[in-house]
Amino acid sequence: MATTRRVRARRGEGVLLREEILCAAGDLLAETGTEDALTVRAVAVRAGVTTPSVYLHFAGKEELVEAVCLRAWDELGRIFAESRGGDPFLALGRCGRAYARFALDHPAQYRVLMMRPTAGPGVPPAAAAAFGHMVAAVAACVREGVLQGDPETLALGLWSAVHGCVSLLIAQPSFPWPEDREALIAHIVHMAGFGAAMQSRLPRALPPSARLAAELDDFGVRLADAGGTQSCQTDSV
Amino acid sequence: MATTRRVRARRGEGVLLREEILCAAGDLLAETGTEDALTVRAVAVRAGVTTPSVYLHFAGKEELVEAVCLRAWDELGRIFAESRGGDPFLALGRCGRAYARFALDHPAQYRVLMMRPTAGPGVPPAAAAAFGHMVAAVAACVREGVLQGDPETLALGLWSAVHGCVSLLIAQPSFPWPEDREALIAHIVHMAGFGAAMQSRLPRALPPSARLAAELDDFGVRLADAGGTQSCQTDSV
DNA sequence: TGTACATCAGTGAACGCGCGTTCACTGATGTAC
DNA sequence: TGTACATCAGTGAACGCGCGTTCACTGATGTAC
Repeated sequence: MATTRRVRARRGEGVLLREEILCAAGDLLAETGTEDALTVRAVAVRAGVTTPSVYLHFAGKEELVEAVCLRAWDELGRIFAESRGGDPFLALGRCGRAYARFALDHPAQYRVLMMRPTAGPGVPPAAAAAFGHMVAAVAACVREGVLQGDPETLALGLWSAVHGCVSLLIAQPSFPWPEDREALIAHIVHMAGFGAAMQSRLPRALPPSARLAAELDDFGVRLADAGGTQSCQTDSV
Repeated sequence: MATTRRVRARRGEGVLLREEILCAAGDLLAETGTEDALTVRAVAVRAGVTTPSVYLHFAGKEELVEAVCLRAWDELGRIFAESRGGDPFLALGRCGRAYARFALDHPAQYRVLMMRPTAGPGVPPAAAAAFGHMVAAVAACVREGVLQGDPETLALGLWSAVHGCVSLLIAQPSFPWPEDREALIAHIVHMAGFGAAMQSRLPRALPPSARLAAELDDFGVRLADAGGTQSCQTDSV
């Protein structure tokens, strides 16, 4: 609520305001929790500056919003990059959980980023970079053999699952969600990871369900026997 | 674009306009493809009536939007109800695909329904009913043994996966989506269904990935052998 | 059967609001001479 | 060293727009007597 007036930048340092405006926009989103609060006027006030000053650094509101998105994409890209390393399937799981944490920690930013109707036809470079990290993490799993298929399509599927969960949590908080969000996210990531691993290996036709259930149970037991000794840090997929 | 003036309803039949206004709202969403087009004025024009007439049937804009949502929830509930019957795991797959089809056929309605920031704390009854159908379909799978765990949590997971995919398709059309949407949806539904079936059967710790991959391959082969003769209509999960 | 009247289904015009955006201006500050 | 000047970093006031909403009104129509 910094309604205090900003001290004018020194000559030659006018660009500083651009950064401060972007910070103000981020703060506004974080505090109000809604993208409706992101008006040119409100951002200006928040930055301690008058409305026209925003136009010194952004051609219009759309450009401001896109700059806000670009920051969020960069942050996501960084999160993906940091999640890599070690066993690729575990890394994929870390990636998904870190993504979900970002979304739930910054719900309004996430809304602006992912739920706003997109304008142009092209993918912004920062978004493409973030997605690239995701595809790379999937491709590592494909190389290891744990996943099979086109990395891009697989990545989109995994992304969909985690995005679906967090976007529903954000937009429909009144749904009967289980209390432990962390566990729910882990559940979804687990589901998506194993679903992706399984689907290309299964025959097209699968029921009757009772028989399939028996097969799955048998498989679970076998895997538990086989994997009983291979502890792997504290991480699950 | 029915800018033609509506003929006044006969005495005692004023309620008819309510229905026509809701239809007009639906048409507007379908034609413009964006919720921004859903203004009281535009809806009135579309219904062939002046703006204040809307207030004869709705206390305000919010009430109008909620009525629009209620219709969509009813439609979704109907879709879920129609997808049931037969093998429960197959039914679950039909359910997911039908849901996705609805969302992609009515993107703007879907936006309003699922991506709008919700106002009140409670779940609208029509939404609860729709979700109830979903939970029932999952519960049938749990009874059959093919899924394990809490039906509500499982249903939320499956819903998340499909919602994530369609909402990304709607909001981020510029992502590198594969051309065949139908196949993509099938892929996601497949992934979610098998992920849900697997996760409760697997030990917590799973990598190294290469070994897990070998186990999964082996399982796929065994299931293919076992299931080779049990054809099941044209449906996949 | 005729007529006054209450009621119903809407209309026309206007309200205030917040928004994005523009325009002419201001005052500090570095720089050329 | 002093000073005129160009430039930079903003300001103050206003513009037009579309929105949700309100208010007093109108004209058709069923009904009571």
